[in-house]
Amino acid sequence: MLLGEYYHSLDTKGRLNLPSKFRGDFGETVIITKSSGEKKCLWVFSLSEWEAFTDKIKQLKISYSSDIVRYFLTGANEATIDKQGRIMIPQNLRDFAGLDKEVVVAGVLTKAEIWNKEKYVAATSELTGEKIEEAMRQLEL
Amino acid sequence: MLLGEYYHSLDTKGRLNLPSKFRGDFGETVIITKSSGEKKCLWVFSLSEWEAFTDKIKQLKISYSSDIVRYFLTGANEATIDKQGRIMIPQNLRDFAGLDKEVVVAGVLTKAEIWNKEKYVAATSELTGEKIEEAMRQLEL
DNA sequence: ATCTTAACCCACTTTGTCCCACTTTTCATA
DNA sequence: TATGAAAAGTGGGACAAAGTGGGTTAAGAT
Repeated sequence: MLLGEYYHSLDTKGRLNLPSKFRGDFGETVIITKSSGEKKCLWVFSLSEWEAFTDKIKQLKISYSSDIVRYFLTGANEATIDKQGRIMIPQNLRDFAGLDKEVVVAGVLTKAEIWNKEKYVAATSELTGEKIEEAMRQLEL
Repeated sequence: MLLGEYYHSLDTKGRLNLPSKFRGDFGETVIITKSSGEKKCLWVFSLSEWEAFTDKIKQLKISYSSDIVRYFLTGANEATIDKQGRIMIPQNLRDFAGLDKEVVVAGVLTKAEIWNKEKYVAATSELTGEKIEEAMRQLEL
């Protein structure tokens, strides 16, 4: 179970240290891919979660499903974790997510997300306390 | 069942002693998360209560529900209780709740709340006797 | 052949974990 | 009610791990 947000830094070689708490969930290899949606970030899957993800995508019953499959597969990249616990993030993916030095690694249960720090802060601050409370009321919590 | 308010202190390493009366309800590990709402504090769940909480969140039927899910998941952090009964509160969560040395740990049935002491005192003193009585009348108690 | 890029290795700083110790409070028993 | 023992709350040192930076070599491209 991937949880929490971690403020890490990309070094000049494009390497990123994954949070130590994620090491158990990821094995030696992970899959990095482009996120869907407006807010562009990177998704990081363990091999088993990646399989579960691609299985789901393949079951899509819409006409442009092959485009969707292509989007995620061509954007995907296998990365091995080095002795320091880091992965290399290819240039094209760094460009996609607009990553520079300061990044946030966020755990979202089955996958991790890698964000440009400014983007992350902006995205999270959009979610006002009011909206959260509205959701909580709906849940009767 | 978590009850009562306890005035404890965060040490220089960011450790907090949980009230001994809560030890039974929490096991060896707890989940700390950001609260919802304007008054920012931290929530502490036992693992079983956390699962019940995430199950409910996933049932949300609002457009920005995935943002809400992400808010609570990325705001969450697993913490193990050390031999002295303390947990480490990560820097980002301490910042969120504005915690410094003096904190209040409050029991709220299924979860505990961790407050900056000044904030806690201010929040509780806002709640006048009149407001409480109005609520009681509504409940027909 | 040369230049760029990725993999590997080593080193440093900061942070977290573990352990022990001290003080205060609580509680049972004399 | 006095008193000793146990538990609760707090502090800090030592060590291990996490996070970061950089140099060197091997592989691939131009």
